[in-house]
Amino acid sequence: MLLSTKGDYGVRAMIDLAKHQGSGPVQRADIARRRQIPESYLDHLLGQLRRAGFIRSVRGPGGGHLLAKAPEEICLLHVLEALEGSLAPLACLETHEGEAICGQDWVWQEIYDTMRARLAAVSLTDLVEHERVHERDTAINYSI
Amino acid sequence: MLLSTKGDYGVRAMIDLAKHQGSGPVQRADIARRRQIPESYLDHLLGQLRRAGFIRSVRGPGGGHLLAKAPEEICLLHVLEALEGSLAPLACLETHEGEAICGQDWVWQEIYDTMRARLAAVSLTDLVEHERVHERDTAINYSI
DNA sequence: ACAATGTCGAGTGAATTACTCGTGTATTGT
DNA sequence: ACAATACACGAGTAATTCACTCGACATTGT
Repeated sequence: MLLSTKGDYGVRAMIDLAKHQGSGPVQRADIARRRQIPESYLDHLLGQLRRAGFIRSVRGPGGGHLLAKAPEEICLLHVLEALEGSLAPLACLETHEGEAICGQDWVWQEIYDTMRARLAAVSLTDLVEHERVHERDTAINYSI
Repeated sequence: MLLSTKGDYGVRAMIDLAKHQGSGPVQRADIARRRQIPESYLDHLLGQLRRAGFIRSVRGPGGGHLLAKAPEEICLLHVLEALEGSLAPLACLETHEGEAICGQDWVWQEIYDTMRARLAAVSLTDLVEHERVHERDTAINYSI
């Protein structure tokens, strides 16, 4: 598995923040409940996201977390790399050790480049919009 | 990391077998030495590859391992999936659990499809040919 | 003051990874 | 028959990573 729960949960949290943008700080407990993330684990992920500059946090009553930039300026690639470290599918693409003997590195380098380009082209806005469409579709299906 | 050493070593071994095709069985110790794989570990990988139908093995003196099919009929996708199990980059693409709440599954499904198509288009013949070209280039550089 | 909230680091149980080792089995040459 | 050569297979294991939990502390609104 390329992505661990960090990348999954972290992006869920970012989508939640993007969706509630403009309504003041969003609390950790609310994100955790809505997105089904263990709250004490989410704590760490929010820390990583803040240190990476994607969110800012407000302490005290009425505090919570906010996007630090516009959602259309935050792409999936950067969020995932902040959470997961490198997304390289094969060790020798990162370390450049054993490249000479690997034999399949050139294929994976190509796939890796394509993947990163695609992830860079998806913004938080796209993710929120996609979720909205999906919710609408599901609602229609239930109402038949 | 999407690929573990299993996928790396296993493909190295398959390339070695493809390169020595037609010269009789290739021994485990020779593959291990040439491709820098711990021999006792390679043992397990050859077992997996044989049970998956990619190679056949001959016991006794002069024994070893052989490709069970023509190298152009063996693609990287099938070899890797035999060694690694699923190559799904995200858990919910495999289990279809938590898909509704994941939010980024659609992007990864697209990337996954693209990736599998590319891996399916690369045969052992391609890998061997690529290695031959790389060796030639390196040799030229050294001879300057 | 005090309650609500975020911040941070230590710790932990379970799973996975990347192996090794020992024993067993098949085949060949003599 | 027998010794040598190879593959076959399962048990075991040390190290690492994963997915968290917990407790102590900092900050802020009322």
